[in-house]
Amino acid sequence: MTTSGENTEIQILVAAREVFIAKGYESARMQEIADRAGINKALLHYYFRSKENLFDAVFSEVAAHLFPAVRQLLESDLAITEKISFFVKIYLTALHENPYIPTFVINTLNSNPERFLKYIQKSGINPMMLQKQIDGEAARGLIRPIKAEHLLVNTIAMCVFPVIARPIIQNIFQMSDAEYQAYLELRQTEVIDFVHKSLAV
Amino acid sequence: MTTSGENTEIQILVAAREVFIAKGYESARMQEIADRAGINKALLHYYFRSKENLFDAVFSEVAAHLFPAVRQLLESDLAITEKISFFVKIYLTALHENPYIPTFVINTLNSNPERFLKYIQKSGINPMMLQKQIDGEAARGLIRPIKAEHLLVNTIAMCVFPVIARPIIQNIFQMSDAEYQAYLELRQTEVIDFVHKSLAV
DNA sequence: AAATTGTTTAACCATGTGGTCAAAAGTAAA
DNA sequence: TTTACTTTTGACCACATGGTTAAACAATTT
Repeated sequence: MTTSGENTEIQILVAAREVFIAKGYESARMQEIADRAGINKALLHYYFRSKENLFDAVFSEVAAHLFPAVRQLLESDLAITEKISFFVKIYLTALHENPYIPTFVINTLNSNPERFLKYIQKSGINPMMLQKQIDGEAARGLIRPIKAEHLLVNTIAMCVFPVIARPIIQNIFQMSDAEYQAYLELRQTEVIDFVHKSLAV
Repeated sequence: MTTSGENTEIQILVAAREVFIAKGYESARMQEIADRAGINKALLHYYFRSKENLFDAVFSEVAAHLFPAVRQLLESDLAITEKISFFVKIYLTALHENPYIPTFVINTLNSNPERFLKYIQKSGINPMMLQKQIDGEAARGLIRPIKAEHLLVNTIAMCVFPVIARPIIQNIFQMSDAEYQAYLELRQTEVIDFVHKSLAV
């Protein structure tokens, strides 16, 4: 077995991830992926039989990096407020490094929900424990009572939205690129603050 | 001048809006739009010279309905907390009736930012006044100090995100369609509460 | 009624796309 | 070297798509 095989397969996956994330499934072109991988288009079909297949391979990789952090955090034994802090920091940092993923996910989610949901299933994320913890801390008067499905959604929303709506925000608030970067970094403490204050009894 | 002309033009716009919003620009097919409008495909090009043109026409309509509410609200003389309440109610109701618009906007935003931004420019939304009001109320001890670009983004994020991430949320929290509808309605008071609590001094 | 103008259609075209195939090039074992 | 196998390529195909065109149809004007 030659090593060149594994090599080109990786090259293809890297190129495919770039193109799929930047353009979405429909607008991504097999030719462009081949070009970027420095190979012939037919070779794409040799390694991954179809565009659909190639996309799935790419998506698996992305999904594999997406959920573990969330799950690990939810299962840790930190206090709710601390979980929020950690979560926001981890999430915003990850988004800062991969700003195209949310749009990519949303697109996939719309054009083919099953494709995404099967990875959620596999991730084993389960909010029951979180709700229990919230109820416990609320009973002890540490935070106000709240449903997990609101707290979690609110927190993730505030992290993700600025990334997907970047052009709008930059435009309305007249931010330069540098200012927008600063804004994103400020949001870390800002979001944490916002949630903590909202949870106070 | 016959009335049939205006009629078909409207029929085309209606059909085009449905298809574009449901599928996005790339995946939308001129043939499908023609079919849904009950006309020949060539007629699309007779009224709107190209797909690009047709899309712009559709987008103008959507954008025209999107911003006035926001602007009107920001310019009203309600207290911040009341603006928030109104805004969330208006926004969530609008989203409930047009759940496909956010994804549509995000897609457009990604593939062709200028197309969207020019409508924002025209809308004349200006957050300066909002910031002034916030500063004023904060100085009087009515709310805590906060930057408008965080308060506004946070609020919109919490409204929009549940709509675009619906499949994920429904899946993780194991909600039926009916339960999800109930969840969305609950969010109205929930989001308002969340923001108000976070703004308390 | 004839002519003019606006509306609608069926058939067609050019192009780009995902995908295929047979043959070449490279590699390892006999 | 020969053989068998894998990897890579260029040329090609079928098909869908946005767009065009010439002709038919409808309505309005003269």
